[in-house]
Amino acid sequence: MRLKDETKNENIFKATLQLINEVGLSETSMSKIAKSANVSASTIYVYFENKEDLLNKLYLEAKRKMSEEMFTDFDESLPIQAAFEISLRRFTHFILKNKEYFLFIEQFQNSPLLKKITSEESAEYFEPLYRLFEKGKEQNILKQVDTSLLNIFTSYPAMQAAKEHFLGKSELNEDKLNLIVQMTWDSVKA
Amino acid sequence: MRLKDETKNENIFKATLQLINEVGLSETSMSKIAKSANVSASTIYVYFENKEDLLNKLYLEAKRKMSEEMFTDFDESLPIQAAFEISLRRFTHFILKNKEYFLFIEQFQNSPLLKKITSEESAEYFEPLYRLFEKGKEQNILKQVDTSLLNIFTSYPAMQAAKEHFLGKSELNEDKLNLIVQMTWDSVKA
Amino acid sequence: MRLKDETKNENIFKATLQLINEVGLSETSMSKIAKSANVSASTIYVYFENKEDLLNKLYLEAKRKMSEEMFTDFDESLPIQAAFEISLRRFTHFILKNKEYFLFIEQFQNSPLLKKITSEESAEYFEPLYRLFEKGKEQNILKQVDTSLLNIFTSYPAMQAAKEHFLGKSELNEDKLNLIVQMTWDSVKA
Amino acid sequence: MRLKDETKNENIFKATLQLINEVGLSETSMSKIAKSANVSASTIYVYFENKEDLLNKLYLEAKRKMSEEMFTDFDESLPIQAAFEISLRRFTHFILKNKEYFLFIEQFQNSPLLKKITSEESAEYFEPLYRLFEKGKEQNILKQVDTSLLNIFTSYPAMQAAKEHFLGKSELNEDKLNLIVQMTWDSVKA
DNA sequence: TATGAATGAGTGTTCATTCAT
DNA sequence: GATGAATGAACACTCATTCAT
Repeated sequence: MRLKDETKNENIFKATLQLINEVGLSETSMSKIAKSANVSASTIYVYFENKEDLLNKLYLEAKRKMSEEMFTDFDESLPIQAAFEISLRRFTHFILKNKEYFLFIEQFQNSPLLKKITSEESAEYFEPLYRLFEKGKEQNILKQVDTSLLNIFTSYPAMQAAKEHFLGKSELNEDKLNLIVQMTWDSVKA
Repeated sequence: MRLKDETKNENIFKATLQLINEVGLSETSMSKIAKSANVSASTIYVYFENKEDLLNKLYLEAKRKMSEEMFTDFDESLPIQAAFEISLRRFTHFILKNKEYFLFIEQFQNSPLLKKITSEESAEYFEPLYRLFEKGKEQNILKQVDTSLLNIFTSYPAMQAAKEHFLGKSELNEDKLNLIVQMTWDSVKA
Repeated sequence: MRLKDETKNENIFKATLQLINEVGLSETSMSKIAKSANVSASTIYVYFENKEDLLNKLYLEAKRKMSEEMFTDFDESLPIQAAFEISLRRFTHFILKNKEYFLFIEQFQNSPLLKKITSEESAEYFEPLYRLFEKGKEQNILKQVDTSLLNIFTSYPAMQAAKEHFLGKSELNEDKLNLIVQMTWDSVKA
Repeated sequence: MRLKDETKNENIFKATLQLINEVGLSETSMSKIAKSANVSASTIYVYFENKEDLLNKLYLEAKRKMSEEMFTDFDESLPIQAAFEISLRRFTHFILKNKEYFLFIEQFQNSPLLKKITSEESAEYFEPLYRLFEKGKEQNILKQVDTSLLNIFTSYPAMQAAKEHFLGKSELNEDKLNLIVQMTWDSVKA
């Protein structure tokens, strides 16, 4: 038998990411992916069950990568505010350095393609952040509100700022990131 | 020649909104819109140049409606914080009462269909809010940061909370809205 | 609007019949039908919901045509044997004169495409024959067996002889038809 | 070289039969057969030239099996009517006990896949029956008609009754078989 | 104005088969 | 002998849009 080309899987992922960034998720067809990855369309079906499977696996890979970047060597014993700031900065840096992954995650999460199984599987990647929120509330350092609300205020403004950065509307440099970190902290601190 | 039928235009809009909410933007085809609006597909082309034109016009209409709801009888002479709170509450209430408009706007903004021309045209609808931000900064009541940043912190957490509300994840009731208003204010106030 | 081309529907039917006879039902694709009917494949979907709908309608049309040929001016007051013979002769003549319809019906009935709704709808076309069987049993002229069994012995030998005729194995001329009528009558008569 | 694995060949046959019965001939693909037989799709090509070859060989095997069941210990010296009845009963019992073989033969014979070479090769399996017909005509016990006609009236009604039995339309029990034997005999006897 | 008819280009997916090991 | 990898061709069907009336 022929040896499995380990890079082919990766090439398909890369082609998919690139296309989704260029033309959008809904315009990204299997045949376009195939052409861009220099394989036959039917070859994709050797590596993935179908389009949904391909996107789900790419989504989990993106989430895994992001979580890895955010929480590798993450010191959970740090004071709440310091840990919070580090997380938010790492999160934002990941987005800025991984535009393609981020914009894919964004589009995929906002599409009806996201099935619940996937969303539950991917949630666990961010456990450290949720634990941080809980600890912060226990110590009365964070506001006594739903963790989901803390998460919203922590993640979405930075994400939106990054999106506007990518669209060329308004640069997200380190100065601006400092402001975002400050404003975010103000919103969640007790 | 006969006058264009104003109600037909409206029916097409309504059908489009409904479909986008039910099956998603990318699954909303001209023929589905036509069937749902009880007109022939070709009739849509009497009222709109093409699909893009239809969606753009619907987007502007949605933005106009939202701005109208937010700023009708809006007293610009109120103190900054009061004006800010009123705006944010009205904004959130609009979203909650106009699920279809909101989810359409969301999907459309996240799609590559949104052309820049449209996005500039639609910005002016929110002039009163931008003026409020400027005034707040002048009076040193709001943080000295980009207006776009103030806008991000003001709009996106509430929008995200509404989305999770619509998805059934976490109810957005008046108590929660109070928390959001508080957290948002904390993030933007000087 | 453009006028509906009444012949187009008929052309699609004809192309379908021809293809099914030439290459078989399972090899008859929508694109082959389209090419053979000199229309675009998508045009077929203007006239029929989908492939199943096209085949079902063609099947009903074939059944209707056969029933028309068999029972037009059919004198139900004739003696059983005479009526029986006329029916069987007409049935066989229909098959011989309508090879394409017959071979399509055969293939369709033996395929999993035949849905029950269709089969019930089409059964009523042969009511006169079933009534004849019932009357024959009442008068003790036919054997006291299930009507379905009478139908099997009446229809299938003639059908099989026609199939072998079409395959060039053994000609079905009037002499042979006389023999078939005799043998069939012997099998069902009391 | 290694010997071809006889059980693998058999497994492929079994899987093919099963699939054809479950999903139909036209839905039975090489990859489905492979999966069902627990071999790789390419392994099938070690044992058979291509799909057509596989089906042809399975067809001959089915015919051989049927003939074996019908004519083993068949006493050609019996009186015509007794021999005829025994043959017909064995034939019907074979069908009822070998649903999978029978339905495969049926589907294959009605498909354009059946090539003439195959059909001639398979005819010889039924020589004993043809000899019986010839003898019956010589003794003026059977009608003086084509042997092919005698064969049609002998085989097809029973086959059709079995098909309706398998479809759940009308049970083929011993009582019914007795009726079929009687009716068939009436049709062929002089 | 309104619309049914028509279509080329595209969709995701499966197919039988061959290749390289 | 056995098989995973690979593929061009085909499948049924939908799309946005134009045409003729």
